[in-house]
Amino acid sequence: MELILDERKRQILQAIIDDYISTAEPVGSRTIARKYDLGISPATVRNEMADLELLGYLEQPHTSSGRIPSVKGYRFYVDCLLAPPQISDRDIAIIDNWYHTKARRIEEVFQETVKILSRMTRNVSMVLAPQVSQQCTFKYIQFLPLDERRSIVVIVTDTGLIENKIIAIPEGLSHEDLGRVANAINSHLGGLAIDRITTPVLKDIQNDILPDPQVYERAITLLRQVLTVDKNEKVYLGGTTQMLNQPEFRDVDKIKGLLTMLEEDRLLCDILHMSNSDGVIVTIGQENKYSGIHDCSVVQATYRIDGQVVGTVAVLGPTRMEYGKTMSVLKFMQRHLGEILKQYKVL
Amino acid sequence: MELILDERKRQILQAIIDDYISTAEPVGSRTIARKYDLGISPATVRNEMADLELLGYLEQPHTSSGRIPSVKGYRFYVDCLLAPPQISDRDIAIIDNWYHTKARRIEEVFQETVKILSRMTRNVSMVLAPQVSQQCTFKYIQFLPLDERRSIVVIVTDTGLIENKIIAIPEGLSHEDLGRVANAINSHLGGLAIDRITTPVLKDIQNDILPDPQVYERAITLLRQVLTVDKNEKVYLGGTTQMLNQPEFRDVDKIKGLLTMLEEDRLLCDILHMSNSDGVIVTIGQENKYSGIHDCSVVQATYRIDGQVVGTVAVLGPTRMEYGKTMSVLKFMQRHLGEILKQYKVL
DNA sequence: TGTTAGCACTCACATCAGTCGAGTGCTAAT
DNA sequence: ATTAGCACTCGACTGATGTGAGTGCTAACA
Repeated sequence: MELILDERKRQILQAIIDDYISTAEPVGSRTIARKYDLGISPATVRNEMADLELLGYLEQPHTSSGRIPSVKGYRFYVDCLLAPPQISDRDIAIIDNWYHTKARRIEEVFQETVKILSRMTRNVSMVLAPQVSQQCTFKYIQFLPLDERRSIVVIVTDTGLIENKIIAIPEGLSHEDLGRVANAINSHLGGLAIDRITTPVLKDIQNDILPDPQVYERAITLLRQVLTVDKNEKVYLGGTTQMLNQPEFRDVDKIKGLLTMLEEDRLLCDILHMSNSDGVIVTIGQENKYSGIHDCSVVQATYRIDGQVVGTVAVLGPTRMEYGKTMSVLKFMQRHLGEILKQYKVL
Repeated sequence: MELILDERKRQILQAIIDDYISTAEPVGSRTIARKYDLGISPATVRNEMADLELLGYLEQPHTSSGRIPSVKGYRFYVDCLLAPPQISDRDIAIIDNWYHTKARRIEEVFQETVKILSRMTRNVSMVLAPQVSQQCTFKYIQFLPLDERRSIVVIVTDTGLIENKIIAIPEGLSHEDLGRVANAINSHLGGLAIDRITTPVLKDIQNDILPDPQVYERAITLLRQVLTVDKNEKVYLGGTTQMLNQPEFRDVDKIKGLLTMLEEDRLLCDILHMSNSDGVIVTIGQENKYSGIHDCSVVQATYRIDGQVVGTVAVLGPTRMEYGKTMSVLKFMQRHLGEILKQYKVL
């Protein structure tokens, strides 16, 4: 890769991409020479453009049309031309202001976050929420009586993320039995990281505490059921209507394809793979794994609670997106969300 | 209103609407005479059509184009021409099959329901879930300790619908204090219908049980906060992508308008007003309160738990929708959902 | 008197040629 | 090395034309 484009080529490339991002129209040499005063004539720009196209940074939709950036062009733009993402104080103020709607429940925080992200970036946004099975620790399990035959299992972790589920009480167990089971489990598992609760550990409890195998067996099945059910990742999605404003989605079939895709949580989770890096990751156009978003880019960043990566915030938009703005917002959000969530964790 | 259309006019009107519903194209006299063998010639049909248009049942997009039903036409179709909605055994089997994914948690039931509704009707569907404040009765409140400064309030009702919320423990209250508050509240409110928990009742507790006004004041604030916060109705929405398949939504701006509207929960709640009737209510085109859905129809039915209306199931689609099918599915669902939810209520 | 065949008429829609203009590549002059 | 000039390309727009589905009306018919 000849990343050593001379200064003028860089300037022209940047100007072209900037212009294309804001207008969504192929950019001509005249526009560049006029709008961005680089002190050169359209003809010169044309020559440079021809070079840039030859090098693969630009494309021409049809002969005698302006140029648009190629994936390689965007890549170079994002990696080399863009100033390091820096969010403005004004944006921070806006975000803070939006967050000020009361968000006591943890899901509300995520819901609010996707809303803010899409409003700021005018694109679709996603947040992968921390899974229970992540780093948080088990605090206790409790059975709340509901009636003779049913009970509510509540699992409380140190992040305050509680999971509850109505269960039918197995034949032959009383509420008191459940209480004893809970005690046994709690004394053994209290303070343990959720993902350490494995079959051998559970076996331990069986041997130690509860001699009655029948009661135990059933209780553990319940616990496991609750834990495994809650393992599926939760993705929050927002701002899908934003995308209808983008000229690249004037086509109903395109919209349909994308919306249908976004309905599949499994796919979204897969897109939002958590890297361990702290940076903002940009995946442009065909770099994406799924062909459904080959004309989209994904900008994502992981966020941490107490140094541990627990989830991802991301924005999805057309390849022609405001990378600078998006990256800066996400960079801010990764820190901000982590801080907010920390309040939900034990201090 | 001259509802006394003669038999042939009825047949023709029905044929036209049926045809328009399935093709989305203005219907011509030739089509009617050919496809639906009423034993009359196109010319006769034309005469009848002219009459029907004069009476307001049909419209003509432009001279020399086929006819399309007017709102009045649809109204007559729904009220007088349609056979009473009857779901087929095959559809019941399909629905049953779809429901068989495990749905232990109550929200999953609703989520599943909107999915099924939109798949069956190929339209957007909505379910207004029972509010806590509906007819169900308060069972108990409980404070689960989270850490020194925070606690989880859990409110359990007889429908098993529990609400939980993390709260900061007010300065000066211990977990034991909270426990006592809970006991006091429970002994007073246990078994009471949620909507009977009013300010005077809460005052009662204050006077009777808790002489310490400071502790009480704070605790009640919490309770009220939880109760009022949970008062906002919960609407489940599904199948928005379905609408992209409808030819009337080939236009991106229309889609945008509708999708934006559907994002507003408040509006949806308002659309799904709960009548007390047991029937299926159809609101056609401009009969709708909101101009955003003036070219849509809403078909809705309330569902009951133990005889009490608790929520609404609804389908939203273009005025040109399969009313018969939609109504039959909803009619089935109103009963079915009630039954499913009954399992979540005390027996 | 109700029904129907025939016919002129309407109008959306598709097609096609012509024009326009933004933009290019190339060449020659600076 | 840069730029002015020029011929060329090609998408987008415009207006004319043809087509066909459909109508309304009138006159003939059972």
